[in-house]
Amino acid sequence: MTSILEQLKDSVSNALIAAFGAEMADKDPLVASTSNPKFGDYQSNVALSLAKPLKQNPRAIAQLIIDHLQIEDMCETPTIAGPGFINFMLKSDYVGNLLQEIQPDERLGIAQVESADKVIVDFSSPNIAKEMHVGHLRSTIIGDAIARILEFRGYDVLRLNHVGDWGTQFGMLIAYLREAYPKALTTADALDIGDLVSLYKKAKVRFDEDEEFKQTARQEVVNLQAGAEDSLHAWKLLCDQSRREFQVIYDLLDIKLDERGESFYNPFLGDIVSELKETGLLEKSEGAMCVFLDGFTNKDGDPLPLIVQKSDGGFNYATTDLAAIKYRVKEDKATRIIYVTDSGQANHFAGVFQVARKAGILPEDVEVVHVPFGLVQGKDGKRLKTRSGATVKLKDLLDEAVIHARNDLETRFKDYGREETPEFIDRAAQVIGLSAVKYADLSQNRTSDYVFDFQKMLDLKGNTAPYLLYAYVRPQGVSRKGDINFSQLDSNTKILLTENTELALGKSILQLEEVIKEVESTLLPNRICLYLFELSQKFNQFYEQCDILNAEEPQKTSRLILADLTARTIKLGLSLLGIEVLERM
RNA sequence: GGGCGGGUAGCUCAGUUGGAUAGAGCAUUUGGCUACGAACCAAAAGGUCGGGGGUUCGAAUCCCUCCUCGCUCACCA
Repeated sequence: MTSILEQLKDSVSNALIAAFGAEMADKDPLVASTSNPKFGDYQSNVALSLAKPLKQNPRAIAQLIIDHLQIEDMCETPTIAGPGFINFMLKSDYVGNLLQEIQPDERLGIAQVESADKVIVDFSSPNIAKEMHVGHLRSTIIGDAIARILEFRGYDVLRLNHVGDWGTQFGMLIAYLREAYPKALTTADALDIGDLVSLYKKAKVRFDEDEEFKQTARQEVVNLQAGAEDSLHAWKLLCDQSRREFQVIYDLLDIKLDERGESFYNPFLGDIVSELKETGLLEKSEGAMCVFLDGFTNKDGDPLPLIVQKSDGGFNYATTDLAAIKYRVKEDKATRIIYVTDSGQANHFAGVFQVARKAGILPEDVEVVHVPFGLVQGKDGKRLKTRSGATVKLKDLLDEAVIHARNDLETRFKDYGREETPEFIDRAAQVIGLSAVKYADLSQNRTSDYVFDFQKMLDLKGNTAPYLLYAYVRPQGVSRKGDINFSQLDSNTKILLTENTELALGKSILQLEEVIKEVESTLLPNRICLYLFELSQKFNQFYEQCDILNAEEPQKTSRLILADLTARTIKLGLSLLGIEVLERM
C-alpha cells in the first residue's frame, strides 16, 4: 500500500507541475502531518516557499495549486489558511475503505522493500570474562529493535555480536591466571563467572601498577594473536564460559544474534596493515604504525593518528574494525553496516570509517553508520552504580523488574478479588517486567545520556509498556465477547467512521507505515514508541466514548473490526520493538 | 585547549526537510465506575525553549558568540 503521505506528496507535485510547469518536478511538495488537528490531517507549506522565486502572493499560489489538485476521492476540498498553508482533511469514507483494504492482510498493508539488500546490525557486543551490565542493555535492546524493523521491511539482516574476545584484556587475564589460578586455564568451569570478574579486576590493577606484569600481559596478547596453543586453549575455556552466561540474558530478552567476535578477524589483521602500507597512508610514529586523520587533533593541536599496529607488534581494535569492514563488504556483501555502541566511541568510528574510505576498503555505495547512545546514569547524574558502588548487573536488574511487576499484579488482583493461577501470574509478570525495561529504554532513545530510574521504568501509568499492553488487552477482551470471525468477513462489510474518536483512531492505524519508513532511515525506534502511545490514547478515547458490544448493526461489526485492527497494529508495532503482548493481564 | 553531544513545564522527556497559539507523561488540583476490564477517560494549572546577537514572510530548529553539563583527545575496547 502506498502511504497516504506519499500519495499526497505525489498529488501536490503533480499539481505544481500542472500549475507552474515541468521545472517544478524536483520541487519538494513540503507535505507533512499538521501540528494541530484543527488544521486538518496534513498540510503543505510549498506555496510559502514558492512566493519569493515566483514573485507572487503565497495565498494566490496556494489557490492555483488547489485548482490543479486531483484528490477528491481522498480529501475534502483543501483550504488555505494563514499566510498560505494548504490544509488537507481526509474523507472518512476514504479512511474506512483503506482500513477495509488492509484488514485481511497480516502485514496490515505495510510494504516491503523491492530488493532485499544485505544490512548488518552490529550490536550488544559484550566483553568476554566480564559480566554484562546495564551499559550493554541499551546496545542490545536498541540493536535488536533496529534489526527487527529492517527485517520486517524485507532487508536481509545479519545480526552480528562483535564480542570482545580478543586483545589486551585477555593478555591481562591469562597472565594473571597463570600465576594465581593455573587450573582455570586448563580445566573447564574451574571458576565461575563471578570469580572471573573479580580476577579480571585484580589483573587490571596489576596491569596498571606493575610495569613488569604489563609487559608479560602484552606478550601474552602477542602469543595469543600468533596462535600459541596453550594460550588459545585457556582463551577458549574462558570464552565458552562467558558465552553461556550471555545466552541466559539473550534468552530472557528474546534476542537472536550471530556471534562473530573480534578474534574472528585475527587472520586478516596483518593484511590490513600491509594493505594500508601499499596505499601510502601508513606512517610510523613513536614506534607504532599509524594513519593520521583529517580533522582530528590531540591536546597539543597535532594530527591524531589511528593506530593499527602497536609498538609491541600487537594489533588493536582499530585494526579489527577495519578488517571487519573489509570482510563485511567483500564476503557478506553488506550495503549498509550499522554499529550500535555508546556515544563515547563516536570518534573511534569516525576515524575508522575515514581510513576505510581512503584506503578503498569501504566503497562509496556502502553506507556505514554509527548509532550512538548516551551513558546509562543513576539519578545522581553519574555513572550507574549499586549502593555499594559496584556496577549494576544486568541479570539482577531484569530479575528485579519481574519481581516488581509480580508484586504489582498480586496487589492488584487482591484488590479486585481476582483469582489467577500461578502460571498466569508468572507469565504476566515476566512479560510486563521485561517489556517495561525494554520500552523505557527505547521510548527515550536519545543520543544524550540516559538516566536510569527503576520507579519510572516500572511505572504503570503514562507512556509505558503496561499502558500499551493494556490498550491491547482491552480490544482483545471485546473481540472475545463479540462473537465474530475476523478472517471470514463478508466482503461488503463496511468500516463506518461516524464519531470523531472513530475517525481519529482509523487515521492513526493507517500511519504505522509512515512511521516505520521513517525509522528505517533515521534509526530512531522511539518514533515507533511515540506512535504506539498515541494510537493507544486514541483507542482509549474511542473505547470510552463509543459502545461496541451494545451498538446496533452495522455499527457494531464496524467497531469490532476497528478495535481488532487497533490490537493488531499495537501487537505488530510492539513486536518490532521486541516486546511481547498478553491476551489478558 | 580541540572535537562531539546535550541545556525545552516542579521532575522525566517529545518536537521529523525552518511553519500556524511550543507538546506528552509523571507529580498537583478537580470530575467520571450498578466494569464492552477505571492499569482508563475528561478538565485545570504549569514555559523569557540556557543568555545575547544575526539570517527571513516565519527560528526550539539554521549561523555567530558567551555560559553550563557530559563524553572524548596515540599504543584498553
